[in-house]
Amino acid sequence: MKSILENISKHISLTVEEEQLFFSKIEVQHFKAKTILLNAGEICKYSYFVNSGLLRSFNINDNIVEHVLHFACEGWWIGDMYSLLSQKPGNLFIEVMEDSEIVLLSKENQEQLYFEIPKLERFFRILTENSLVAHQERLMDNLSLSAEDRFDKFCKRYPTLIQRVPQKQIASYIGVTPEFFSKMKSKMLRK
Amino acid sequence: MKSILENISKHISLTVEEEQLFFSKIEVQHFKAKTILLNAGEICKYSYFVNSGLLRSFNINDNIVEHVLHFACEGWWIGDMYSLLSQKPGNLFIEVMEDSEIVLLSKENQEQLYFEIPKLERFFRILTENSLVAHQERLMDNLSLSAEDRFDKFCKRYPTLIQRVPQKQIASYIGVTPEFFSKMKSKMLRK
DNA sequence: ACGAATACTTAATGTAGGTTAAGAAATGTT
DNA sequence: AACATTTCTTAACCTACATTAAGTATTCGT
Repeated sequence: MKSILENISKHISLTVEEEQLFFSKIEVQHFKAKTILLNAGEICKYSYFVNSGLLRSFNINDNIVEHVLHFACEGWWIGDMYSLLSQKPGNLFIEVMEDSEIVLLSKENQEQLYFEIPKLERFFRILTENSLVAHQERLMDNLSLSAEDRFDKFCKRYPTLIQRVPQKQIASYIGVTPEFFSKMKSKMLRK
Repeated sequence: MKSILENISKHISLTVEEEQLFFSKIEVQHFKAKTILLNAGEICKYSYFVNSGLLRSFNINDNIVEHVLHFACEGWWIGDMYSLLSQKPGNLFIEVMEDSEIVLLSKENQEQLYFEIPKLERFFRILTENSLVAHQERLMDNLSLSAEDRFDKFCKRYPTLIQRVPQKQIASYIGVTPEFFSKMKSKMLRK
C-alpha cells in the first residue's frame, strides 16, 4: 500500500491528513489472471493503479483482431480515458494478465479529491502530460519506423515486460501480426 | 483577443481580475506563412494558441521525410509537449502555414499562473486529457484501420482543414506517401 | 501426470502501400 | 505576364507486412 503514495510523492507532497483523506477514497482489490475489469461497450467507472501484477487495455477490431493499447505493471495507472472522461461506452477492454493487487479510484471520488486536495489536480495533470508525450512519440514511431525499429524501442523502454507478456501481444502492441513478429524475431536473432 | 478567453471559459470560469492577470502573462504576435516557430533540436519555450491562421507540428525522418503530428487552426493549442515539459531539445518543427495571429504563453508564465490561479491547473489538465484521448484514438486507428478509413475519419473530424491544407500534408498526417494518397483519392472518387 | 488449450514457428502466397520517375497543374513572386 | 516553385497525378515496378494453413512447443487446469 506504500506504492501509490510513492507514486504521488514523485510529483506533489501530501500532509498526513491529506494522505488519510486520499486513502478513504480508494479501495484495494485482488484479481486473478484473466479477469476482465472492463468490457468494450461499458462505461469505465474507475482509474486503476497497479500495486502488483500486470494489466492490459486493448480493443477488438471487426470482432476478431485484438490491438493492445497499453500494458500496466507495478506503479502504473490504467483505464479507458475516453470512457472515463465522457462517461460514455468505450471501445476498450481491460484485462488482468497476472494475479494482481489493484487500487481502484472511482471517477466520482477522483473529482471529489480534486476539490478537497487541489494539489491532486496538479498530480493528475502531470501524469496525463507524461502519458500524452509517450503517446505522441509512439504515434510518430508508428508513422516513421519499421516494425523492427519499433520492437527495438519497445525492448529498451519496457525490458521487464518482454519476459512477462506473451509474444503475440507484444506483436499487437507494436502493430504486426504474430506470424510476422515470429519471423522478424528469428531474423533479428540470426544477426 | 476574445477567442482565448472563450476557450478557457468552456472549462473553468475566471473573475475579471484573474482575466487581467492571465492577459499580463501572455503576448500576441503576428506571423507570416512559412515562418518556423520552433526547429527540431531547439528547446520549446512556449505554448502557442491560434487566434487566427493555421500551424502544424511535424518531425523529419532521416533528414528527408516529414511526418505531421498536428494541425492547429483557430481555437487550438500547439507546442512540442515533450520539449516543453522536459526543457530538453525536441524533435518537432512548428511551422506557420497561413498568416496567423498567435498567443504565446511561456513555460515560466504558465507555471506562475498555476500558482496564482490554481483553477488554470484544472483547465490545462482537461485540455491535456482531451488531447490524450484524441491521440489514443489516432494510435488505435493507425494500428487497425486502412489508409482509406483513416482518411474518411480525418474528413469527418476536420472537414475545414481539407480545403486549407496541401494534400501531401494530409497524406503525411494519416501516414501514407503523397503518391499513394493521390492514387487512393482518385480510386475513392470513382466509387 | 494428462489432455486441452494456448502460444509459437515455418512456409507459400497475396496485397496495401512504397519508390522512382516524369509530366501536368496550380500557386507564388517579380 | 512570365518565370520559378510547389503541388498533384499517373504508371511501372518493388517490398514490408498480411493471410492462410499446418505443424510443434508450451502452459494450464484438473
